[in-house]
Amino acid sequence: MLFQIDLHSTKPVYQQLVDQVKQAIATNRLRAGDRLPPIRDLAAELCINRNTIAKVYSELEREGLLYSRAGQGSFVSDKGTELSNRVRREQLTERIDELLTQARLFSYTQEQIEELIRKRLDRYYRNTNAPQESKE
Amino acid sequence: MLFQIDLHSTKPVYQQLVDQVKQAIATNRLRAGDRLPPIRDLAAELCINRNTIAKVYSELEREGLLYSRAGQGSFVSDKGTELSNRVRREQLTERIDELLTQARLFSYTQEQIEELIRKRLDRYYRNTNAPQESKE
DNA sequence: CTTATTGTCCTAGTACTAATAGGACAATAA
DNA sequence: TTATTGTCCTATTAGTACTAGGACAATAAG
Repeated sequence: MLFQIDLHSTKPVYQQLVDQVKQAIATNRLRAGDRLPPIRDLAAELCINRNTIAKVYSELEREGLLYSRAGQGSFVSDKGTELSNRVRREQLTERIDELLTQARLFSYTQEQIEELIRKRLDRYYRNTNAPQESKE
Repeated sequence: MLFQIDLHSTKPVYQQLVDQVKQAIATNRLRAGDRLPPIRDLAAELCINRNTIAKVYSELEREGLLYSRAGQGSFVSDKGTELSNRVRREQLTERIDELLTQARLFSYTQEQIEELIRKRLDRYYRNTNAPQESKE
């Protein structure tokens, strides 16, 4: 299946899985109506407790990305994929503005912050899809 | 004093304070040789346990931003302000990297995130330069 | 209807971290 | 000496992450 966890990470297992499902939806590997693995199956596959998977699905349901039905399973909601473009852009815009605010607080000139951003961009996209495991 | 905490935050109290001291150093509100409040005094002022403050100072000492002497107090190290440029840059770099990670999670291409950043930069600095229509 | 599947709810327990609480101590300053 | 200060120590509380498994209702398949 698509999911894997790192038991040594400081990030909680359920959070790792929530992020992975979100990423799968963001990259269209999971689409509206797609069914996710049954809680017990995925738990067995990842060798973790079924309650941890239940927490993952219920968190995603709380955020509106999934819906779950007893006896049927858990599915990617229409909402999840429809709303995503606008929400994504808003979230990124907010992050950028916070960054620029802090740069100004630090008396960075426009040229300085542009230079730093350019540097990180170059570094980030040097190897296209390599997993950047920077810090933990 | 300069510090305040939010007991309802998910971020631990000691982490909030570590961040605030770093911010104060980065913005030169705290400079080399400046003395920080005694552990017991600051704890009383913030109504938290003195061990929590001790943890804050020892963490900052571990990072080289402070030095502590029994009977004297805790002080911003020379290194601390020498490093302030570096600290600022590190904080900005961290923000940029988080931004790029999220953009990638959202399946933004390098060109898309560059475009969004450029837009916010122009808006933020009311750019009077003639924008190069390189890749839009 | 019967049976298996599935998500949900529930209690109980373990492990870890954040934080509290306060005693004891050594270095320092007055 | 006496008070201040950071440090070290143990004990305790509270919350979160996770495990473990029982019980249940909705659903689907026979």
